[in-house]
Amino acid sequence: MQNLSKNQQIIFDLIDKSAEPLKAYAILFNVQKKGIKAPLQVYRALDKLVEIGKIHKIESRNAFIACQNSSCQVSKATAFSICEICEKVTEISSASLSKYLTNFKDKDGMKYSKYNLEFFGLCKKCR
Amino acid sequence: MQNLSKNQQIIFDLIDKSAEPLKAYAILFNVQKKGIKAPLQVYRALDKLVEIGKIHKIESRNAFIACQNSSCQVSKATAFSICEICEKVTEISSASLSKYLTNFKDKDGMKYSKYNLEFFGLCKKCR
DNA sequence: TAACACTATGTAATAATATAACATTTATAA
DNA sequence: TTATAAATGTTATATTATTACATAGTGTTA
Ligand SMILES: [Zn+2]
Ligand SMILES: [Zn+2]
Ligand SMILES: [Zn+2]
Ligand SMILES: [Zn+2]
Repeated sequence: MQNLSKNQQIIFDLIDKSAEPLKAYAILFNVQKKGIKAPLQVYRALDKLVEIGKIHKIESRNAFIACQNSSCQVSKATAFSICEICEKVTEISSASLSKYLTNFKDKDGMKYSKYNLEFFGLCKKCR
Repeated sequence: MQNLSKNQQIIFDLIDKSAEPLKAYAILFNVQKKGIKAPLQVYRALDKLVEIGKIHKIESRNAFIACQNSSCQVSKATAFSICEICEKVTEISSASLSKYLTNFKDKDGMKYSKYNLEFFGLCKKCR
């Protein structure tokens, strides 16, 4: 497990300590005081962090969240629950779910190398 | 099952006859000859078509595809396979998969009202 | 019919998200 | 050292999506 570069570390730290998923331009705004001035610097760090599984992208929200599993070396099998009211996002770590999806074969018998699953509903607090 | 409005029908027809998912501005370009001139007209029709399950949004691609199930009255339980080379997208209709996911409960016993699953890999042709 | 609610449309402006292109620097390793 | 890959800096631009406001159609019912 390689070390993060300067920009990667700054951006990871911000996402990691955030209670909710962060959007790229919210990140940019927050790290400008640390010398990261342009969108591309943010997107490059995000790309790398996603690639190595330290963060995941919530596709339906265009937002990024730190991995809550400490086991995602790569972002290749991800599942989240998303509250449609408060937008709280939780990474689901269910062995049976990941087993089911990793082994899933379509009707042609094809298996996939990667998946992303997003569940939507109301969180405990919002029901 | 209500009829589609004029703009909705134009845009649905285009997506439905397309071999691949279409992006909003590609749709806009294609329907300008039919009098739909502004992004908002496209997005409004897309929103409605998604709502009634005639099309689905492929979140990881920001693109729209016609429902291939003829059974999705609403876009609330969707699964797709996406080829990472040719970008071919297929809607998966597996009874066991949808049963598994619809009934999935997280560790708090919570069930969700909606999900979207995207599998990634290589299609037959690209392997 | 008239009044109402609801859905859809038209248009302009702008916001939000993401990438291209190019130059330079830093880290890693043969 | 020399080469290679990874990361950075900067400007400009492309792509995706929404706000705001005005207007028109559709169906219901008083
Ligand atoms: Zn994770
Ligand atoms: Zn909530
Ligand atoms: Zn469908
Ligand atoms: Zn393919």
